[in-house]
Amino acid sequence: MSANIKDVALKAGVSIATVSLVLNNNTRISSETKRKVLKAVKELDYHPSRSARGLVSNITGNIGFILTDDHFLKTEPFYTRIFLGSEFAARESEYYILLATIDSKFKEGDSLPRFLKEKNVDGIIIAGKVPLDFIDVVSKLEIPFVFVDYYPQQGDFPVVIIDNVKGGFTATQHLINLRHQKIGFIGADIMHPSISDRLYGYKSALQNSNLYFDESFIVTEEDYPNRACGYSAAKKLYEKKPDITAIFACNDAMAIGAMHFLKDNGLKITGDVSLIGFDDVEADLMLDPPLTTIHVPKIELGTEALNLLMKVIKNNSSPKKILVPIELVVRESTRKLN
Amino acid sequence: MSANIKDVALKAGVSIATVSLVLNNNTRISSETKRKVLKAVKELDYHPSRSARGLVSNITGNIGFILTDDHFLKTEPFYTRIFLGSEFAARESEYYILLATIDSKFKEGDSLPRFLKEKNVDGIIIAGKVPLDFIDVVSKLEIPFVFVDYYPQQGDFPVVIIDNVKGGFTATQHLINLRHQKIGFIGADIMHPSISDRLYGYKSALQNSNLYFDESFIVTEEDYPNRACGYSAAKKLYEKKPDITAIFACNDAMAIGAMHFLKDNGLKITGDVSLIGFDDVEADLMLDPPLTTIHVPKIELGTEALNLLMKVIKNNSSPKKILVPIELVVRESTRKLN
DNA sequence: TTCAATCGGTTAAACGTTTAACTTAAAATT
DNA sequence: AATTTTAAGTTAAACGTTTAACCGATTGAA
Repeated sequence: MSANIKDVALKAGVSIATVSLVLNNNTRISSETKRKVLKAVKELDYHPSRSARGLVSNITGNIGFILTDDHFLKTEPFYTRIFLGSEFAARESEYYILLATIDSKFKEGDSLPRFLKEKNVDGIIIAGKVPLDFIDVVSKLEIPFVFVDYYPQQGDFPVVIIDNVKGGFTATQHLINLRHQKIGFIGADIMHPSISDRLYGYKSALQNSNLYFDESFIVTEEDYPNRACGYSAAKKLYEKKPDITAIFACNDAMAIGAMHFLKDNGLKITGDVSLIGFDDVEADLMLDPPLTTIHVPKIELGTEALNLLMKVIKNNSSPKKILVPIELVVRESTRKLN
Repeated sequence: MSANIKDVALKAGVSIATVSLVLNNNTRISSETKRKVLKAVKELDYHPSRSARGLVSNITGNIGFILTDDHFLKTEPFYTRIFLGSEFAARESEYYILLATIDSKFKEGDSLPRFLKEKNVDGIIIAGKVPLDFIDVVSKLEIPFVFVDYYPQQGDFPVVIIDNVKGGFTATQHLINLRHQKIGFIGADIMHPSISDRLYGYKSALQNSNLYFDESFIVTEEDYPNRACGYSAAKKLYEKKPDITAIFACNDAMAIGAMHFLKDNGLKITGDVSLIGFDDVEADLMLDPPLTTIHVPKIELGTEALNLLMKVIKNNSSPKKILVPIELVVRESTRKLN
């Protein structure tokens, strides 16, 4: 068996209480004893037993990371990257991360991940849009939670998110700066706050530059904003507005779909049309031409979410909104209109 | 606070030992008492404390699920599905799953996931190819582990895998059945056992049908078998063998890349060439035409891996190889040669 | 009829921590 | 010099289980 607190105490010549206090950064201990204890800890490669610690302190040391299965299975690894950010941050912290998915059509009464049933997490990260029913269930659990990359309209929760309005504005402004005037927007699942915010940013930018605009510049599909959706939306957009010179897709997946449509129909990027996406997924670089987009720092969203959750757990901090900055990434799919 | 074993014992009118024995399916208990206890458990929504249980029994109740970061971030959700299978199976079991990634260039001495450093898992699932250095490190930990969708050549380990040779054979045989004779193979990372097995199956099928064949029908790229790789491999293949009538891609990602190459060069599927992939990823259905492929039951791989691991943990079972059956899925990218 | 075996359960120790309450010595205050 | 305060550490109880050892009652064998 591996060393326990007794072994450390013996080796350092102190009581087990002292070892515990040192490890919990109690100020009552002199720096000399601290040094001795830490030395013994290192030499014995001692790690406190989570079970013992949890038993007495009622801390599980676990963090739940929850998202819907279809978000998890998305083709463009977006939420997986956010998870990675959290997981990486957790390596530095006291916590383990338990990843679980829920049904994207979760209803009250549906089976929950085990660690929720048993209340075996100290906090929860909810990534991406989840059914309101699920939020209701989680709220009743009395376990602290934070949202990342999504939060529900009603209610006031701690959340880590990007400024989607600003992103939409920036993307559109980029096209305007390139002298484009007829700029189409393709989106989907318009009830999703991120997407409606991006659309709002798009409209604001146009308005801000006094550009003519009407609803026929906008195509929004019903379902999930994926490649297939981008293809069909681009198609519809061209049927309505064949004279557009630029397209802003609400995310890169749709932009990729749109790109396929354009290729299939002999439309050249950037000869005939400029295209900008949103997210900055890996695939963008492989495209021909590489996609101009708004960079979303996914890893950072994950680490920030974990850090915020830690604060919520520790200080019982009040609802707080953390905005992670985004950035325009100019590649080759947008060009100045001549 | 939630109920503990004392509350249950009180309610059922027995000792806490009895409650514990019932919950651990000890045979010493009469069915009548068992019933009483179970009733009390249900009424109080009692869940044993993992900490307390772990403290006395030295069982953590955690399973580690480990894969390289680039496998986790793959565009086609393959390993995420395997994870999902394991996660779902774990809901029925006693265990929590801790997902962690390691660097795809992991070297001895690199930072390990926390739960490994602290030996806080009862078993490990290793998904996909991982560096040998990592396997060495894990072996020294004396924690049971199983491989899924990969295992190293040397050594004898418990593993859940598909029959890649058979898959390669089946795919090729399908093309042969459609009267194709000049069948190209595109692959990558040929050191990967799955891929070399598929190639072996391809060769066997050709040989089995006495078809003429030489190495120039085969193109293998150095790096990871992704879309970009499929594009370039298809290109090279056509430069060497412009008269092929069918292509077997070692996985769907490469098949998709190849499809793009074919489209870009005015080659029609299935008019000019038939194409078959391997894996059966979601994207296949969106393609034009939908891709014929070998279906790999990813969820099942995950559940089987978890189940096997449980057996290894419990019975200390000997190394065992579980073969999960694959299946040919005929869609529209392959057609009889006329 | 007596003794051993079996059945169905209980008692109590142990697991490895945390932390409130306590102790002792030294320093500061009166 | 006597008293109080502070600093630095120790003692011991508590957390909620599991499980070996134990116990009494019933059954079976001799």
